Amino acid sequence: MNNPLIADMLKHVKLTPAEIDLVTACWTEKILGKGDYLLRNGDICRTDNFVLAGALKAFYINGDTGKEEILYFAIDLWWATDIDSFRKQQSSIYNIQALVTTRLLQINHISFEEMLKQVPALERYFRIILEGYTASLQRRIILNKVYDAEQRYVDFLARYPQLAAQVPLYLIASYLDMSAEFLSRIRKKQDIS
Amino acid sequence: MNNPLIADMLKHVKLTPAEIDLVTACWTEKILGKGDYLLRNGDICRTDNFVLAGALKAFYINGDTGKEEILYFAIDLWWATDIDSFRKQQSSIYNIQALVTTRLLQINHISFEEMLKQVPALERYFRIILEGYTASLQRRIILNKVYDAEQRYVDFLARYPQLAAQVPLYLIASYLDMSAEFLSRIRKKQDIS
DNA sequence: CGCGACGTTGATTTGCCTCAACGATTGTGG
DNA sequence: CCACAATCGTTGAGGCAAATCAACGTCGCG
Repeated sequence: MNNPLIADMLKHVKLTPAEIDLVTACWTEKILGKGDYLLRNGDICRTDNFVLAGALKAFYINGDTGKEEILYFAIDLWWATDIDSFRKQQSSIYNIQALVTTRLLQINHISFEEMLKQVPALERYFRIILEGYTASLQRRIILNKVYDAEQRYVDFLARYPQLAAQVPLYLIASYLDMSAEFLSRIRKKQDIS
Repeated sequence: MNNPLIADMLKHVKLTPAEIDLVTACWTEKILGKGDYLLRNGDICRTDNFVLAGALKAFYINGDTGKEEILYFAIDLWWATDIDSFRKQQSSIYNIQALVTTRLLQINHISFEEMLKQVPALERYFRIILEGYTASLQRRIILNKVYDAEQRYVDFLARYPQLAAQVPLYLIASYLDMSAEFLSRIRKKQDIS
């Protein structure tokens, strides 16, 4: 077993060898070059995507300023899908783009539904994944209320050191709801102490 | 069939009459008076809660200022549970309190797991519910980046008119990440135009 | 080498907060 | 049934965290 997605599923649900084969066959590998788009706003998110290796950014384009607002990053062993667009097969308001060369596993919407029908245990798997993600989104909303810019940055460094290491600062700033300039000043201040 | 929870489940999954009976039996009704707590921070969220009628607020207490920061509201036919505390049966950082007299359906954690084992279709139901909630949390994060305070309030009024009608303004202000005073000024300004 | 992507720095501005005080309602106990 | 206290919303004055704008280094890469 060298499929990281199956490994992740097995952390949360039991699958028979036959089910593992069936699930494995549903997914296909794809490689994105740096700068390639996985999803553009206005398009339908046609696949559910699991990152094997690399880094992606999901962002919203601010209609007034034209600037990117980072919704999330996705690196190894995490998901990068516009859930709402994928589930309804409606056009998306987000963009997903590769920050570096990135390997993915993909499944299209029809296969996804069929896979869930064949292997109902995966309903449980995705429920559990979503529970964890929901909790992290709620925490992010609260931290944005309670913490100031510096505290958010410190918390980010502690919580996501791998992300901090491979994502440019101006994108981290956007994720953390502050300007790149202000993040720079925070970092300068911390140098001294 | 006069159980709103079962009705909601049937919108998303099929259940046999036997399953409906089984599920129905798992939940018990509870009534909270105005001001009663469903959950206090530090306690474990022992039940999953579905609101039949009434209104609740979920909030975080800011350690520095001592003020409540609204995480969400829950009114008729919506959920009010600290997902993270419930799933791990660990202590919660949030509080949930009744704004008015509120009727709930509740299920404890052991029964919840047992119910899912007996009726696997509910794994799908909760997955679908969480997908929708995840999408709304992501949208909330993006709107907080892109919209200014007035735009957030206008959007809130359009999106949740029922909430706007029954929740005091100072709590709406907290939910929308602005001070009660500033929301008051926004409303005054809108009177004129 | 030259260009684009990224980070930094300074000067200035601003959206929103904080604090404090004051109506307007509501409900509640004497 | 009224007095009085909460609770909620509003208003004014002053202040600050962070944004914006502009300019300038610096590094990696075609």
